[in-house]
Amino acid sequence: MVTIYDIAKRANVSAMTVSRVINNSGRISASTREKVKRIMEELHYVPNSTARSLVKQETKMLSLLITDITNPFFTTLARGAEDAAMELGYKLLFGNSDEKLSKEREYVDMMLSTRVDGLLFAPASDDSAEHLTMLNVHQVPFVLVDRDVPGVEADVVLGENRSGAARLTAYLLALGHRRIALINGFGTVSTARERFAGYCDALAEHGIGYDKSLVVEYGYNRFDDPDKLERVMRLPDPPTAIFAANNVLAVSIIAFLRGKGIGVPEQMSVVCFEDVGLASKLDPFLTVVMQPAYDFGYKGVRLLIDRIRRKDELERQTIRLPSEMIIRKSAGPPA
Amino acid sequence: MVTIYDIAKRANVSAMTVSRVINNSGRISASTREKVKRIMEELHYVPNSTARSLVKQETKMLSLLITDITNPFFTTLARGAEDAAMELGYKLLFGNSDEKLSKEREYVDMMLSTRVDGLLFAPASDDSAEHLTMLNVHQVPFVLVDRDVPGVEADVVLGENRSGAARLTAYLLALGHRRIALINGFGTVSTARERFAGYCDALAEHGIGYDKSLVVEYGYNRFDDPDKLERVMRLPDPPTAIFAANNVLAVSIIAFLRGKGIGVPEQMSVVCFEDVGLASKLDPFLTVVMQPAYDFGYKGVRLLIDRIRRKDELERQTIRLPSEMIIRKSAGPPA
DNA sequence: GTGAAAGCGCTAACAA
DNA sequence: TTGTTAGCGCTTTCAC
Repeated sequence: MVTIYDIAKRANVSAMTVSRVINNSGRISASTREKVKRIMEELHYVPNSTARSLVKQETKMLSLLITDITNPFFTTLARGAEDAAMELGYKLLFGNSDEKLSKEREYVDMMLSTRVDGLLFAPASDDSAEHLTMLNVHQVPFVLVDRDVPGVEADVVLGENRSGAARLTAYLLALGHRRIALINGFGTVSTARERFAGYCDALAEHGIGYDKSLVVEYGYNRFDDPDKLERVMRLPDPPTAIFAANNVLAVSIIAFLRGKGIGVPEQMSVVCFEDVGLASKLDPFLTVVMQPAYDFGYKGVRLLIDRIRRKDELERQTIRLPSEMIIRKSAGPPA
Repeated sequence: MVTIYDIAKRANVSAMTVSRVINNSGRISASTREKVKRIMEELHYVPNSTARSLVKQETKMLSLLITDITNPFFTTLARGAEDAAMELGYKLLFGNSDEKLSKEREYVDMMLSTRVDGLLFAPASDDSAEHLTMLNVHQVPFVLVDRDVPGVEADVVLGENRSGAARLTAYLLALGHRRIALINGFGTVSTARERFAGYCDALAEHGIGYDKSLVVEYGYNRFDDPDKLERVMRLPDPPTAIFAANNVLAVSIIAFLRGKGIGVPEQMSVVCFEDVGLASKLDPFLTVVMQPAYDFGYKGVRLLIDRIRRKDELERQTIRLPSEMIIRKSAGPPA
């Protein structure tokens, strides 16, 4: 590997002079600058950021920790994060927790050791608090994205979960549904709680009591036990509509219904929170509340970098990103 | 930040002893090991990989460069790459070139400077050769994935593009189609060339000459000029079927056809190379050739790490991953 | 089983 | 405008 010293020797100057040329800092005579630059090119010199990081105590790396890299929401979020990071001269180290605390923990340790300058963090659940505490102990700035964690003081970028869920539910109610199942994420995830609250809001608005037997919980990334849903469907007074708390669950549920020969929306209406990427372009079928996924990432990283630069002088921020309801064809009047 | 020296001082040992405990190397008495470990925990010590990288001349970081992070194929590939990397103790630095050479170049420079130990690289086009040469100059190992680059000697993990495209085309021919449009990627991308060759193979097999006017090219990630397709549709002897060279194009094409009121498959049959992620689960509609995306990433990273470890002693490898044809509903007999 | 010294490639701080 | 010195946090090498 070519080092600063190789350049320095060839150019007959000190290492500092070369360093100054590389960083455009300090006053350098045009002639030495030219000479050094020429030699740098000749030797294909590439600065060693490892060494620079060590002395500058910053890596210009950020970490993006998401819970499901195959979910189009997070993928688009990542795209936004990438753009913001690149614009501001940062690299992005990815991590994908699969909604698992243990994998999340591994990633946090990794990032700590890598000395990333900050993290954009979509926590797996409230129990992520433990990992976030670790970050605080080490004074590594982070911004929570998509999900909040009670008891953790931090900048957050969130969606309008409660009102969005209420709109979706109200829409089903307006169509005439009275028995609406909620297939939710786990109650230990803030978005699931908020979506549940919105669901209840809308029901209450219509004077309908909340029926516990209509609500079941799954991991956001896998519909692993169809029996839970099956039991809801076999209730004496079964649902005529399903509100899926996220896109992955919605898709699995529809596949499941299809497998049982249940037509959507003819025999069962389905709506969901978050759009489904390519699928909605291929076939605009699912009625959804769509979130500005790109902005989650873009604004999250901007906020993170702001935090890194201004440390404590910056007041704690909460950004709420608006969502949009898109009415398509997966919900109709009750059968 | 807590350093090895802080631990050493508190434990009344040398920095080397601490280092040895951390790395489980050398002989250490049980008692010192215990003492050092205890203090490490107390102080929440986390090794500084930046410093370690500097001396060891390795970062335990790999880079994954893909061309479209919102494409489910690459997303699933990334998932595989992540698993393989994590299993073998490496971190993954992501880059997304958007099929753009300039962005790719920026990433290559970044990765060079970051001193990643190797790259899994999905090149934007044949012109990526220039960037790959850069990697060779700096002796950074890389593995090409999904796409080959002529003139570049490297390990590669590729799909069965030619035979897969031939199968898809043969399927349309068997349905009775004789005028089949190919909406391809740019000819500067190896997969586009191979898929084109497969398309021609199948036509030739049926004694049908290749008609240049039925073939148009787009970037794999965007259907940016519908007029090009429109012109094909308005041919005196128009196509009755469309073969889309990738998933993103297929989805856009179908949306476009729908916009024109053209029913698929009633008025126009459509097939495509690569599956469409969630979309195919939501609605098993598109007839496709599906590639084992996860394996592309998983095997690519394994191969890369093999290459890193064994450098020149390892012979150059080419892995061809099988694809599978999935017949669904988007293609039928000619209208 | 443990330690001292040197150095990885770079830059901050101070000199000249 | 340029150079010298020291040190970032760790591991390699050699010594005991």
